[in-house]
Amino acid sequence: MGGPEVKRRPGGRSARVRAAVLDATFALLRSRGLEGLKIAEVAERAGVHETSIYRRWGNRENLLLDALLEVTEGLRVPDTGDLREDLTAYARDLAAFLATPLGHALEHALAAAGDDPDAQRARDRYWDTRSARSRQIVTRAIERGDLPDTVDPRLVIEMLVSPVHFRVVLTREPVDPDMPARIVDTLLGGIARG
Amino acid sequence: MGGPEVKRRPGGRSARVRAAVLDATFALLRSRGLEGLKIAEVAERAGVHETSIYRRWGNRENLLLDALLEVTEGLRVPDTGDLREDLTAYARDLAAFLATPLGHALEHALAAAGDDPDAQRARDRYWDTRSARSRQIVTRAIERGDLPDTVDPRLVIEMLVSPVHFRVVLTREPVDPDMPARIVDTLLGGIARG
DNA sequence: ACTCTAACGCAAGCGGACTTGCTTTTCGCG
DNA sequence: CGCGAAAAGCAAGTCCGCTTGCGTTAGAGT
Repeated sequence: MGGPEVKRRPGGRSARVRAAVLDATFALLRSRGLEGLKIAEVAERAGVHETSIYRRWGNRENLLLDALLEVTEGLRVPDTGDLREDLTAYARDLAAFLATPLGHALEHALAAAGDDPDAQRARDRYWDTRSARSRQIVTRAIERGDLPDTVDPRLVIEMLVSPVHFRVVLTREPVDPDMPARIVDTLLGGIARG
Repeated sequence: MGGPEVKRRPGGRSARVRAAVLDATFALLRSRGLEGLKIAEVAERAGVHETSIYRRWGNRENLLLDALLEVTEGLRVPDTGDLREDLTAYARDLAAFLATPLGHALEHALAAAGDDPDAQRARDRYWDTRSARSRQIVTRAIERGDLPDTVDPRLVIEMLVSPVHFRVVLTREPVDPDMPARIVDTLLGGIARG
């Protein structure tokens, strides 16, 4: 994303521009909010021409996505050795982030993004760097023998994480603080018995 | 939504206009797709002035939402008396609908919609008419004694439904045909034991 | 049948996302 | 060092969502 893979070919003030634009995007995202952010302002604040932004990112959505995803990169995955604890912590962190204005913005941008290659790349990046690593929580539990190896790590994580996303993007209710724990319990114990 | 509650006050070609616009929106949604749909075209095809649309629906998103939600209204909730069967059928139907262009459009519009009263109303309508009824599947199971009354119907339904939405709006992968059944099994049996 | 007003028709225009054609700058590489 | 190409600067313009300030019309209530 963000233009052709940090092309270091001829003419390379690329990096400088990219950083400046992304910084400006963040700053304006904070002050103006998602809807109030105009790429003309971003360009001015970044000391860059509007056209440069469009040529690199293609459209507003992709820029937003690129900027927002940068936040996600540094997410740490809990690893205490206890499945319930790890899952709960992870879901709680996610819920907390999504409750943030930036979190809302990310969800919004992600859902609104189109189907062009750049957007798809952004989605993959999001999923890969955030949720795929979270899958390790389940994988490790299986390796420890805490979980039967018949469970599908991906399905488990999706069932854990998606209800939180669901409330944020769909019903748009505040996420109940103990929701993560309840989801984990339901997931672990099942509902068929007591 | 869709203007002030079907106001039947003085001057009431309201209904006619509303129907015409919604019809036109559908038609163009099918031919042009979500992105290609321009409200100017809708107005022309509906034999209505653009301003009329904006005054009634406020913006493009709300119109889309209103039109799309109409499709959802007629959803039937399975009631065979068997929980697993009902849940699976429901999830399968949902997945099938979301795989549709119209389904994609709905998700898109729903996620992209703002926070104004109209949009919130649309979200509520969506959730109320579609998912709240689906909660009855769980409620009935509890009443039959098939499920302990300690389970939270809403949470169960969300855990069932949201992974499907999740893939559609977030990772945007095709939904595996047997995914619903696997979700239901996981939900019923839990993952902690075999 | 008359009135009164919300809803529609219409023209004009604004803002901001995106495009295009062209020039100028930067910097990797020979 | 200097050449060649990708990237940035710049100007002008298009398109479409959305707004505004009117005048016009339909139809519910009396």
